[in-house]
Amino acid sequence: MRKPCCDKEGTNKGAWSKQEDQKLIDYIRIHGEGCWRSLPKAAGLDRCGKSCRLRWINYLRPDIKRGNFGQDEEDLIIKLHALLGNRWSLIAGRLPGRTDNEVKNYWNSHIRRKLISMGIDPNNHRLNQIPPIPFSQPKCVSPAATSSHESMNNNESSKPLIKPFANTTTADRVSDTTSGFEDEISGSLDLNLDLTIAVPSASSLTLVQEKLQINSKSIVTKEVTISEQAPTLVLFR
DNA sequence: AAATCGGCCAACCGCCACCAC
DNA sequence: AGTGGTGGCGGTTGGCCGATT
Repeated sequence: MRKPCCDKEGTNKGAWSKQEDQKLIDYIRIHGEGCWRSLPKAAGLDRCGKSCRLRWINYLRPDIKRGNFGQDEEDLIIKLHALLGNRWSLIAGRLPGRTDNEVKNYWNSHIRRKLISMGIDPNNHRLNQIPPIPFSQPKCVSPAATSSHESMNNNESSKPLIKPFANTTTADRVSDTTSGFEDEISGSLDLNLDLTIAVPSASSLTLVQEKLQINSKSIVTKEVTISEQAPTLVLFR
């Protein structure tokens, strides 16, 4: 049987009080982010270490940028999600001052719905094939159908525009079928992503080219070729 | 004015990777 | 090589609040 991450007996749960916040801030200000497990006791908090870490990272850290996401941030999230899937921490890492939790929430509450209303399956960033409901979204050349987000299962012929890592279960989180490519992403500290999608020309092929500059050293180029009459989608500038 | 609904978001839960021993 | 502890991550939940009926 799995041991709980910490002794939950006698620890507070739920919303943090101002006093608790202040204790955590004061402690980290003095001692820095050390061992989360021992931090609560040392800081005089009746909280699980994980809870402290989460509170600090998602809310109390001084460099957190709060408030609405800008259009550029939204665009970037969409780009990165197409490339990385639900790797919220990686995506958040490219958005200064944003946390993975914030990005995840924003995706689920805003972007996801927006893409769906544009007829784009948020799981694989493909257009659905039902006629569009007009939506004023300048990033999309050809707005398309509205369909439920379950559409990821509804069309076998619909190959992903970009092989996403989204829609993965916890179990296959580690075993995505994208060779070592993804590992290079995760392992990189200074990852410079430059994603371009070439709009199909006369041919019915869509070329997706991803360039990854890792630590300013190696460049990995990955090309994905998608065929057939997949509707043209330009999500990215 | 009250009840209901739906969206947002902070926080929790469980799993996994990594590291030290 | 195996094991246990810890941190980190993504999915999910639940409470709050504004909008709608």
